[in-house]
Amino acid sequence: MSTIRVYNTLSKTKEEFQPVVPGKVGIYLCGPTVYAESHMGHMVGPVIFDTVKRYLSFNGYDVNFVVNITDVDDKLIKKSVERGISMEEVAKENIADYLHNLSHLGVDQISEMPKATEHMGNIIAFIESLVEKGFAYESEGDVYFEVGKDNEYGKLTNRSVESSQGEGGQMSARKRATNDFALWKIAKEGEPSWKSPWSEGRPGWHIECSAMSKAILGETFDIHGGGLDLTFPHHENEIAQSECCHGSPMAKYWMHNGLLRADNTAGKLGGKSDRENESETAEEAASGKMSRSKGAGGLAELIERQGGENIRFFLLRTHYRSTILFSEPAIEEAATGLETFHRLFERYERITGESFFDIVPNALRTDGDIDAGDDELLVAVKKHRDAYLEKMDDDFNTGGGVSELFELVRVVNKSIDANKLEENKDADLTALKQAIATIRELSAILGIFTNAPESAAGQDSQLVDQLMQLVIDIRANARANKDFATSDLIRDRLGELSITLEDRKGETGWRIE
RNA sequence: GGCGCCGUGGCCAAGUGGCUAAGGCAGCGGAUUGCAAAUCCGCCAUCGUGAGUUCGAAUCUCACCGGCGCCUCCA
Repeated sequence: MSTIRVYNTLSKTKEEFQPVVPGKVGIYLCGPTVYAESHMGHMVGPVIFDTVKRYLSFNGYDVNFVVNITDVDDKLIKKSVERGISMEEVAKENIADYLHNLSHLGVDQISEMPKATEHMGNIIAFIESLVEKGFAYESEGDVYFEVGKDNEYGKLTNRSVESSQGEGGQMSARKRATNDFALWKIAKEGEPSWKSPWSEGRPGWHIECSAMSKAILGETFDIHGGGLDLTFPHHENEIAQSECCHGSPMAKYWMHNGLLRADNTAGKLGGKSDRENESETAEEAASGKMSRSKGAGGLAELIERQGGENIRFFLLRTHYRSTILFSEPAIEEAATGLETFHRLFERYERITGESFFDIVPNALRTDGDIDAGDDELLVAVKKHRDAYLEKMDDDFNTGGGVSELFELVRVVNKSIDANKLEENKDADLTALKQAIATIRELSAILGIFTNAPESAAGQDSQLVDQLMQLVIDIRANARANKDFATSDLIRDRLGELSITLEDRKGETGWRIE
């Protein structure tokens, strides 16, 4: 098994990946608080860790990938009051939206999505244990974690107990110190609540992750992920709760993805800076409606417009720890590059009669080893496959991997040209097939090209096919008669309809841009 | 104020001590084509600035300039 290296926020270095239990990996990713529609920023973590899981699975690990849903929280309550519907209704709607968006971005590796409201027993038991051990105290129905009792507090984000201010100086009289944080909050009149030893109330924000990760992945699991903005206070507090409770590390590796920034605007998507814009309400800013007011539309519409695969590729083109400047022109640019792949896949199908999308990707790294011999194409394919894997081994460098994928396309096209595979019907296609299978294998790790694209002609595709054949036949006739004025007119007019013709040996192909 | 990140060709973006600084988009030249499209070949950067460490730095150190994040809910 090759060595995978992971950047650990805890140590601020890349470390060799060694799971707690050999062969098995537990990943916990902080998911959304579902008080509003998801925005682009909510998709980054899932896409990245979905890819991480794919790669670890490819390397032979059995991966359990958990993404939690926070479905009880102040903002959900506020929203339910505003809309006059229950908190569950609010959550249900936004979970549906979230799942819809994830599936369109090809995120299908999540093993389990626990909800806070479904783990109330575990949450309460966790808090009880912290109170018993003296790390938490009850105060007028609330329960707080006492930060001063944890002498390791601050180790993730490198800050001292003194410097962690807590709730912006607005210290509740119920707390002993400003940086103590709530594990349990007593309910006000009419708020949703659960019975507990302290009060009818609800959990604080951080505790659900400690309780649920323990319940599903155990006291110490392998990878804890989330956006960079969650390091403090959320992850710092999770560590405090879990490690004080268990006396052992919560997670071996803490991985944080970089944040998205909306292009030409201050601040990140849905973030503080946007909310400071007075032309938008706070809820709009936080929900992704923010971007709608800037003319970009909601996330579901954005995905519809740009294509989930294009967006996924756009995100994976850059290293996961980098900040990404997000804009539609940038996605479109990435999508242009992706077309090169689709053209090769079509070319492959014309030559072999087989669809790229019917190839079953290798499940394991060892399955795809190439015995290149002295085959020029396979030697090149092997070289770029090795380079791809080497880059992915190094902290999941998907951007570097993408470049090798482009190289593979180049060497395959070159080989097809050189060996005239499109003209020569008796050519040996063994190497070509293996090369394409390698592209299938490596792109599947990134979760792209998983399904054949829908026909650009949509539902009328059969009729369009027939009409196009008609036009192409007429044009072929004109060309045969050297009537290039007519043939060029046809091509130009089709061009105006965004249809491009490609004259190949003996036939003419077309596609809709 | 505290903690931290970033600055690579026109744009996006890998690389973080040593072969000719990946790849994509755009552009230019060539092969191919009736002309195109597609494909292939070639061209296009010395790595924010300055100093230092080193046989050797885009990669390490320091200073400066510029951009950004967290410290309050946030993927």
